[in-house]
Amino acid sequence: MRRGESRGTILKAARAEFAERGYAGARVARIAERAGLNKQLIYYYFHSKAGLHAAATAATDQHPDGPGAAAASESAPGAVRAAIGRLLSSLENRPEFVALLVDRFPSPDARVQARAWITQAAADVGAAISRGQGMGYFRDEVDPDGMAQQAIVLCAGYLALRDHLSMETGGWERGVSETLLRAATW
Amino acid sequence: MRRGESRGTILKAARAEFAERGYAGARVARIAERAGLNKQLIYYYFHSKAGLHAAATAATDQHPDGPGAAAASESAPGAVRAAIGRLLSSLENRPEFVALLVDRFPSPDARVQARAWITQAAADVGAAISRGQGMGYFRDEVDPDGMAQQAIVLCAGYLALRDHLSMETGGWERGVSETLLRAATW
DNA sequence: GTCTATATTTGGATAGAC
DNA sequence: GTCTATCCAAATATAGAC
Repeated sequence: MRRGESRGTILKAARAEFAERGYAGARVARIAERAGLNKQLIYYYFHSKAGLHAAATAATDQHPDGPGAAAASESAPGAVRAAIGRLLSSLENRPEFVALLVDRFPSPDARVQARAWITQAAADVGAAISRGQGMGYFRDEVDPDGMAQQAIVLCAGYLALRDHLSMETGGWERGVSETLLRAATW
Repeated sequence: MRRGESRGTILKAARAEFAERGYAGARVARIAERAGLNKQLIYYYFHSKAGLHAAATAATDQHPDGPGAAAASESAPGAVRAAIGRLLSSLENRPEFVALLVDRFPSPDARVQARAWITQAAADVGAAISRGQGMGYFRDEVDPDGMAQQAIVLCAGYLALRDHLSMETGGWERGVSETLLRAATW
Protein backbone atom coordinates (compact mmCIF):
# COMPACT_ATOMS: atom_id res chain seq x y z
CA MET A 1 0.00 0.00 0.00
CA ARG A 2 1.64 3.09 -1.32
CA ARG A 3 -1.35 5.28 -0.67
CA GLY A 4 -0.90 7.48 2.36
CA GLU A 5 2.87 7.11 2.45
CA SER A 6 3.31 10.84 2.07
CA ARG A 7 0.67 11.37 4.71
CA GLY A 8 2.72 9.34 7.16
CA THR A 9 5.91 11.15 6.24
CA ILE A 10 4.22 14.47 6.90
CA LEU A 11 2.88 13.28 10.25
CA LYS A 12 6.31 12.17 11.32
CA ALA A 13 7.86 15.49 10.36
CA ALA A 14 5.02 17.33 12.05
CA ARG A 15 5.53 15.45 15.32
CA ALA A 16 9.17 16.42 15.37
CA GLU A 17 8.40 20.04 14.58
CA PHE A 18 5.59 20.37 17.13
CA ALA A 19 7.76 18.67 19.75
CA GLU A 20 10.59 21.10 19.22
CA ARG A 21 8.70 24.32 18.75
CA GLY A 22 5.26 23.81 20.22
CA TYR A 23 2.11 24.63 18.26
CA ALA A 24 2.67 28.36 17.97
CA GLY A 25 6.34 28.03 17.12
CA ALA A 26 5.88 25.33 14.52
CA ARG A 27 5.94 26.35 10.85
CA VAL A 28 3.99 24.58 8.16
CA ALA A 29 6.68 25.40 5.62
CA ARG A 30 9.34 23.84 7.83
CA ILE A 31 7.29 20.69 8.30
CA ALA A 32 7.01 20.38 4.53
CA GLU A 33 10.74 20.88 4.24
CA ARG A 34 11.48 18.27 6.90
CA ALA A 35 9.21 15.84 5.12
CA GLY A 36 10.87 16.59 1.79
CA LEU A 37 7.43 17.26 0.35
CA ASN A 38 5.40 20.14 -0.86
CA LYS A 39 3.67 22.47 1.51
CA GLN A 40 0.37 22.33 -0.31
CA LEU A 41 0.27 18.59 0.29
CA ILE A 42 -0.15 19.31 3.97
CA TYR A 43 -3.27 21.32 3.27
CA TYR A 44 -4.45 18.66 0.88
CA TYR A 45 -4.26 16.00 3.59
CA PHE A 46 -4.95 17.93 6.78
CA HIS A 47 -6.81 21.03 5.70
CA SER A 48 -5.07 23.35 8.17
CA LYS A 49 -2.25 23.66 10.67
CA ALA A 50 -4.68 22.90 13.47
CA GLY A 51 -5.91 19.81 11.67
CA LEU A 52 -2.36 18.62 11.21
CA HIS A 53 -1.61 19.15 14.88
CA ALA A 54 -4.69 17.21 15.93
CA ALA A 55 -3.67 14.32 13.71
CA ALA A 56 -0.06 14.48 14.87
CA THR A 57 -0.81 14.38 18.59
CA ALA A 58 -3.58 11.79 18.41
CA ALA A 59 -2.58 8.70 20.32
CA THR A 60 -0.99 6.13 18.07
CA ASP A 61 -2.28 3.05 19.92
CA GLN A 62 1.19 1.70 20.44
CA HIS A 63 1.38 2.79 24.05
CA PRO A 64 -0.01 0.47 26.68
CA ASP A 65 -0.51 3.07 29.37
CA GLY A 66 -3.64 1.59 30.86
CA PRO A 67 -3.98 -0.24 34.16
CA GLY A 68 -4.48 -3.38 32.15
CA ALA A 69 -0.84 -3.33 31.16
CA ALA A 70 0.32 -4.43 34.61
CA ALA A 71 0.90 -8.13 35.17
CA ALA A 72 -0.90 -9.25 38.31
CA SER A 73 1.82 -11.76 39.13
CA GLU A 74 4.64 -9.25 39.56
CA SER A 75 6.20 -8.36 42.89
CA ALA A 76 5.03 -5.08 44.38
CA PRO A 77 8.21 -3.11 43.67
CA GLY A 78 8.55 -4.79 40.29
CA ALA A 79 5.06 -3.65 39.36
CA VAL A 80 5.83 -0.06 40.35
CA ARG A 81 9.10 -0.11 38.45
CA ALA A 82 7.34 -1.48 35.40
CA ALA A 83 4.60 1.14 35.61
CA ILE A 84 7.21 3.90 35.76
CA GLY A 85 9.00 2.35 32.81
CA ARG A 86 5.76 2.38 30.82
CA LEU A 87 5.22 6.00 31.76
CA LEU A 88 8.63 7.09 30.53
CA SER A 89 8.78 5.06 27.35
CA SER A 90 5.26 6.07 26.45
CA LEU A 91 6.24 9.73 26.64
CA GLU A 92 9.70 9.33 25.22
CA ASN A 93 8.25 8.08 21.96
CA ARG A 94 5.92 11.05 21.72
CA PRO A 95 7.84 14.24 22.44
CA GLU A 96 5.15 16.24 20.66
CA PHE A 97 2.74 14.98 23.27
CA VAL A 98 5.02 16.15 26.08
CA ALA A 99 4.99 19.56 24.44
CA LEU A 100 1.21 19.42 24.41
CA LEU A 101 1.12 18.50 28.11
CA VAL A 102 3.08 21.56 29.15
CA ASP A 103 1.31 23.85 26.69
CA ARG A 104 -0.69 26.44 28.58
CA PHE A 105 -2.95 27.17 25.65
CA PRO A 106 -3.92 23.88 24.10
CA SER A 107 -7.03 23.49 22.01
CA PRO A 108 -10.04 22.05 23.86
CA ASP A 109 -9.37 18.74 22.12
CA ALA A 110 -5.78 18.69 23.23
CA ARG A 111 -6.83 19.47 26.78
CA VAL A 112 -9.17 16.50 26.83
CA GLN A 113 -6.45 14.33 25.37
CA ALA A 114 -3.95 15.44 28.01
CA ARG A 115 -6.38 14.84 30.86
CA ALA A 116 -7.32 11.43 29.55
CA TRP A 117 -3.73 10.33 29.32
CA ILE A 118 -2.92 11.57 32.81
CA THR A 119 -5.97 9.90 34.30
CA GLN A 120 -5.05 6.65 32.65
CA ALA A 121 -1.39 6.86 33.59
CA ALA A 122 -2.20 7.78 37.20
CA ALA A 123 -4.55 4.81 37.40
CA ASP A 124 -1.80 2.53 36.10
CA VAL A 125 0.82 3.61 38.64
CA GLY A 126 -1.75 4.00 41.40
CA ALA A 127 -2.98 0.44 40.89
CA ALA A 128 0.53 -0.92 41.29
CA ILE A 129 0.90 0.96 44.56
CA SER A 130 -2.51 -0.06 45.87
CA ARG A 131 -1.76 -3.67 45.10
CA GLY A 132 1.52 -3.35 46.96
CA GLN A 133 -0.35 -1.96 49.94
CA GLY A 134 -2.75 -4.88 49.83
CA MET A 135 0.23 -7.22 49.89
CA GLY A 136 1.53 -5.43 52.95
CA TYR A 137 4.58 -4.24 51.06
CA PHE A 138 3.87 -0.51 51.09
CA ARG A 139 2.79 1.65 53.99
CA ASP A 140 -0.96 2.23 54.27
CA GLU A 141 -0.60 5.98 54.81
CA VAL A 142 0.82 6.40 51.32
CA ASP A 143 -1.73 8.00 48.99
CA PRO A 144 -1.54 5.95 45.79
CA ASP A 145 -2.99 8.68 43.61
CA GLY A 146 -0.76 11.40 45.04
CA MET A 147 2.30 9.25 44.52
CA ALA A 148 1.14 8.36 41.01
CA GLN A 149 0.92 12.04 40.20
CA GLN A 150 4.44 12.53 41.48
CA ALA A 151 5.56 9.73 39.18
CA ILE A 152 3.87 11.40 36.25
CA VAL A 153 5.39 14.78 37.02
CA LEU A 154 8.81 13.19 37.47
CA CYS A 155 8.60 11.53 34.07
CA ALA A 156 6.86 14.20 32.00
CA GLY A 157 8.77 16.96 33.77
CA TYR A 158 12.06 15.23 33.13
CA LEU A 159 11.38 15.02 29.42
CA ALA A 160 10.27 18.65 29.34
CA LEU A 161 13.34 19.88 31.22
CA ARG A 162 15.75 17.31 29.84
CA ASP A 163 17.84 19.83 27.93
CA HIS A 164 18.80 21.56 31.14
CA LEU A 165 19.47 18.42 33.20
CA SER A 166 22.57 16.31 33.36
CA MET A 167 21.00 12.86 33.62
CA GLU A 168 20.35 10.27 30.95
CA THR A 169 16.91 8.68 30.70
CA GLY A 170 18.01 5.32 32.08
CA GLY A 171 19.63 6.84 35.13
CA TRP A 172 16.65 9.06 35.70
CA GLU A 173 14.25 6.13 35.55
CA ARG A 174 16.26 4.18 38.10
CA GLY A 175 16.51 7.20 40.38
CA VAL A 176 12.79 7.89 40.22
CA SER A 177 11.88 4.28 40.90
CA GLU A 178 14.23 4.13 43.85
CA THR A 179 12.95 7.36 45.37
CA LEU A 180 9.29 6.43 45.06
CA LEU A 181 9.79 2.86 46.23
CA ARG A 182 11.81 3.90 49.26
CA ALA A 183 9.24 6.53 50.11
CA ALA A 184 6.43 4.00 49.90
CA THR A 185 8.14 1.15 51.71
CA TRP A 186 8.08 0.60 55.46
CA MET B 1 8.02 58.37 41.10
CA ARG B 2 5.68 58.26 38.19
CA ARG B 3 8.40 57.65 35.67
CA GLY B 4 8.52 54.05 34.55
CA GLU B 5 5.05 53.25 35.77
CA SER B 6 3.97 52.29 32.28
CA ARG B 7 7.12 50.28 31.90
CA GLY B 8 6.17 48.25 34.94
CA THR B 9 2.61 47.80 33.74
CA ILE B 10 3.89 46.48 30.44
CA LEU B 11 6.26 44.07 32.15
CA LYS B 12 3.49 42.70 34.29
CA ALA B 13 1.23 42.18 31.29
CA ALA B 14 4.10 40.64 29.37
CA ARG B 15 4.85 38.13 32.14
CA ALA B 16 1.25 36.97 32.12
CA GLU B 17 1.18 36.69 28.35
CA PHE B 18 4.51 34.85 28.07
CA ALA B 19 3.48 32.52 30.90
CA GLU B 20 0.24 31.61 29.16
CA ARG B 21 1.38 31.40 25.58
CA GLY B 22 5.12 30.95 25.63
CA TYR B 23 7.42 33.16 23.58
CA ALA B 24 6.22 32.12 20.14
CA GLY B 25 2.57 32.20 21.12
CA ALA B 26 2.72 35.59 22.81
CA ARG B 27 1.46 38.59 20.84
CA VAL B 28 2.85 42.06 21.29
CA ALA B 29 -0.53 43.57 20.46
CA ARG B 30 -2.17 41.47 23.15
CA ILE B 31 0.39 42.50 25.72
CA ALA B 32 -0.34 46.15 24.94
CA GLU B 33 -4.04 45.44 25.26
CA ARG B 34 -3.59 43.68 28.60
CA ALA B 35 -1.55 46.60 29.83
CA GLY B 36 -4.15 49.05 28.60
CA LEU B 37 -1.40 50.91 26.78
CA ASN B 38 -0.24 51.49 23.28
CA LYS B 39 1.72 48.93 21.34
CA GLN B 40 4.34 51.38 20.23
CA LEU B 41 5.17 52.06 23.84
CA ILE B 42 6.46 48.54 24.12
CA TYR B 43 8.94 49.22 21.32
CA TYR B 44 9.82 52.55 22.89
CA TYR B 45 10.78 50.86 26.14
CA PHE B 46 12.01 47.44 25.06
CA HIS B 47 12.98 47.84 21.42
CA SER B 48 11.64 44.43 20.33
CA LYS B 49 9.62 41.42 21.40
CA ALA B 50 12.84 39.62 22.27
CA GLY B 51 13.97 42.54 24.38
CA LEU B 52 10.67 42.58 26.20
CA HIS B 53 10.91 38.87 26.86
CA ALA B 54 14.43 39.20 28.23
CA ALA B 55 13.30 41.96 30.56
CA ALA B 56 10.19 40.06 31.58
CA THR B 57 11.98 36.85 32.47
CA ALA B 58 15.01 38.44 34.11
CA ALA B 59 15.18 37.51 37.77
CA THR B 60 13.60 40.15 39.92
CA ASP B 61 15.99 39.78 42.87
CA GLN B 62 13.19 38.84 45.19
CA HIS B 63 13.96 35.14 45.03
CA PRO B 64 16.57 33.80 47.40
CA ASP B 65 17.33 30.61 45.51
CA GLY B 66 20.99 30.42 46.33
CA PRO B 67 22.66 28.01 48.75
CA GLY B 68 23.23 30.97 50.99
CA ALA B 69 19.54 31.12 51.74
CA ALA B 70 19.70 28.07 53.97
CA ALA B 71 20.12 28.63 57.69
CA ALA B 72 22.95 26.45 59.00
CA SER B 73 21.19 25.93 62.30
CA GLU B 74 18.14 24.12 60.91
CA SER B 75 17.47 20.44 61.41
CA ALA B 76 18.29 18.25 58.42
CA PRO B 77 14.69 17.57 57.35
CA GLY B 78 13.74 21.15 58.11
CA ALA B 79 16.48 22.40 55.82
CA VAL B 80 15.29 20.16 52.98
CA ARG B 81 11.69 21.20 53.51
CA ALA B 82 12.72 24.84 53.46
CA ALA B 83 14.77 24.39 50.30
CA ILE B 84 11.80 22.78 48.55
CA GLY B 85 9.61 25.62 49.75
CA ARG B 86 12.03 28.15 48.26
CA LEU B 87 12.03 26.22 45.02
CA LEU B 88 8.27 26.27 44.70
CA SER B 89 7.64 29.81 45.79
CA SER B 90 10.42 31.08 43.59
CA LEU B 91 8.79 29.50 40.56
CA GLU B 92 5.23 30.16 41.55
CA ASN B 93 5.84 33.88 41.42
CA ARG B 94 7.32 33.62 37.95
CA PRO B 95 5.08 31.51 35.72
CA GLU B 96 6.67 33.10 32.67
CA PHE B 97 9.95 31.62 33.83
CA VAL B 98 8.40 28.18 34.14
CA ALA B 99 7.25 28.57 30.56
CA LEU B 100 10.80 29.45 29.60
CA LEU B 101 12.14 26.36 31.39
CA VAL B 102 9.97 23.98 29.39
CA ASP B 103 10.41 25.88 26.13
CA ARG B 104 12.25 23.69 23.65
CA PHE B 105 13.44 26.63 21.58
CA PRO B 106 14.57 29.36 23.93
CA SER B 107 16.93 32.06 22.84
CA PRO B 108 20.59 31.50 23.78
CA ASP B 109 20.14 34.04 26.56
CA ALA B 110 17.12 32.25 27.93
CA ARG B 111 18.98 28.98 27.83
CA VAL B 112 21.79 30.41 29.91
CA GLN B 113 19.27 31.88 32.31
CA ALA B 114 17.49 28.53 32.70
CA ARG B 115 20.70 26.65 33.28
CA ALA B 116 21.92 29.16 35.80
CA TRP B 117 18.73 28.96 37.80
CA ILE B 118 18.74 25.17 37.78
CA THR B 119 22.37 25.00 38.82
CA GLN B 120 21.73 27.39 41.66
CA ALA B 121 18.55 25.65 42.77
CA ALA B 122 20.17 22.23 42.62
CA ALA B 123 23.04 23.51 44.71
CA ASP B 124 20.57 24.86 47.27
CA VAL B 125 18.67 21.61 47.69
CA GLY B 126 21.80 19.49 47.31
CA ALA B 127 23.54 21.38 50.07
CA ALA B 128 20.68 20.71 52.46
CA ILE B 129 20.90 17.00 51.69
CA SER B 130 24.68 16.87 51.96
CA ARG B 131 24.53 18.59 55.30
CA GLY B 132 21.96 16.06 56.47
CA GLN B 133 24.27 13.27 55.40
CA GLY B 134 27.10 14.84 57.35
CA MET B 135 24.86 14.90 60.41
CA GLY B 136 24.13 11.22 59.90
CA TYR B 137 20.50 11.92 59.23
CA PHE B 138 20.37 10.83 55.58
CA ARG B 139 21.78 7.69 54.02
CA ASP B 140 25.22 8.06 52.48
CA GLU B 141 24.24 6.27 49.24
CA VAL B 142 21.80 9.04 48.40
CA ASP B 143 23.14 11.20 45.57
CA PRO B 144 22.46 14.78 46.69
CA ASP B 145 22.59 16.21 43.19
CA GLY B 146 20.34 13.53 41.71
CA MET B 147 17.81 14.05 44.44
CA ALA B 148 18.04 17.81 44.02
CA GLN B 149 17.23 17.41 40.35
CA GLN B 150 14.22 15.32 41.26
CA ALA B 151 13.09 18.09 43.58
CA ILE B 152 13.45 20.63 40.79
CA VAL B 153 11.54 18.49 38.32
CA LEU B 154 8.82 17.85 40.89
CA CYS B 155 8.38 21.57 41.50
CA ALA B 156 8.82 22.97 37.99
CA GLY B 157 6.96 20.05 36.46
CA TYR B 158 4.09 20.49 38.85
CA LEU B 159 3.68 24.13 37.89
CA ALA B 160 3.93 23.27 34.21
CA LEU B 161 1.34 20.48 34.43
CA ARG B 162 -0.75 22.06 37.15
CA ASP B 163 -3.80 22.58 34.93
CA HIS B 164 -4.12 18.85 34.46
CA LEU B 165 -3.47 17.83 38.07
CA SER B 166 -5.87 17.69 40.97
CA MET B 167 -3.58 18.91 43.76
CA GLU B 168 -3.21 22.34 45.28
CA THR B 169 0.26 23.82 45.69
CA GLY B 170 0.35 23.40 49.46
CA GLY B 171 -0.59 19.75 49.32
CA TRP B 172 1.88 19.15 46.54
CA GLU B 173 4.71 20.74 48.49
CA ARG B 174 3.99 18.60 51.55
CA GLY B 175 3.79 15.47 49.41
CA VAL B 176 7.06 16.19 47.65
CA SER B 177 8.87 16.94 50.89
CA GLU B 178 7.60 13.76 52.47
CA THR B 179 8.54 11.60 49.51
CA LEU B 180 12.05 12.96 49.22
CA LEU B 181 12.70 12.94 52.95
CA ARG B 182 11.48 9.38 53.36
CA ALA B 183 13.56 8.30 50.40
CA ALA B 184 16.66 9.92 51.87
CA THR B 185 16.23 8.81 55.45
CA TRP B 186 17.48 5.55 56.89
C1' DG C 1 -1.34 13.32 -5.47
C1' DT C 2 2.07 16.48 -6.22
C1' DC C 3 3.81 20.59 -7.86
C1' DT C 4 4.34 26.06 -8.88
C1' DA C 5 2.55 30.10 -8.20
C1' DT C 6 -0.27 33.50 -5.67
C1' DA C 7 -3.54 35.32 -2.49
C1' DT C 8 -4.63 36.64 2.31
C1' DT C 9 -3.86 37.47 7.00
C1' DT C 10 -1.21 38.11 10.80
C1' DG C 11 2.08 40.17 13.54
C1' DG C 12 6.51 42.51 14.44
C1' DA C 13 8.28 46.91 13.76
C1' DT C 14 8.67 52.00 12.22
C1' DA C 15 7.22 57.04 11.18
C1' DG C 16 5.83 60.94 12.90
C1' DA C 17 2.29 64.03 15.25
C1' DC C 18 1.33 65.72 19.81
C1' DG D 1 6.01 59.39 26.81
C1' DT D 2 2.04 58.31 24.46
C1' DC D 3 -0.75 58.06 20.59
C1' DT D 4 -2.51 57.01 15.35
C1' DA D 5 -1.38 55.38 11.16
C1' DT D 6 1.34 52.58 8.43
C1' DC D 7 4.77 49.48 6.61
C1' DC D 8 6.75 45.11 5.62
C1' DA D 9 8.14 40.40 6.31
C1' DA D 10 6.57 36.13 7.53
C1' DA D 11 3.25 32.59 7.68
C1' DT D 12 -1.24 30.42 6.71
C1' DA D 13 -3.94 29.17 3.10
C1' DT D 14 -5.81 28.84 -1.84
C1' DA D 15 -5.84 28.38 -7.15
C1' DG D 16 -4.94 25.77 -10.67
C1' DA D 17 -1.64 23.23 -13.86
C1' DC D 18 0.16 18.60 -14.51
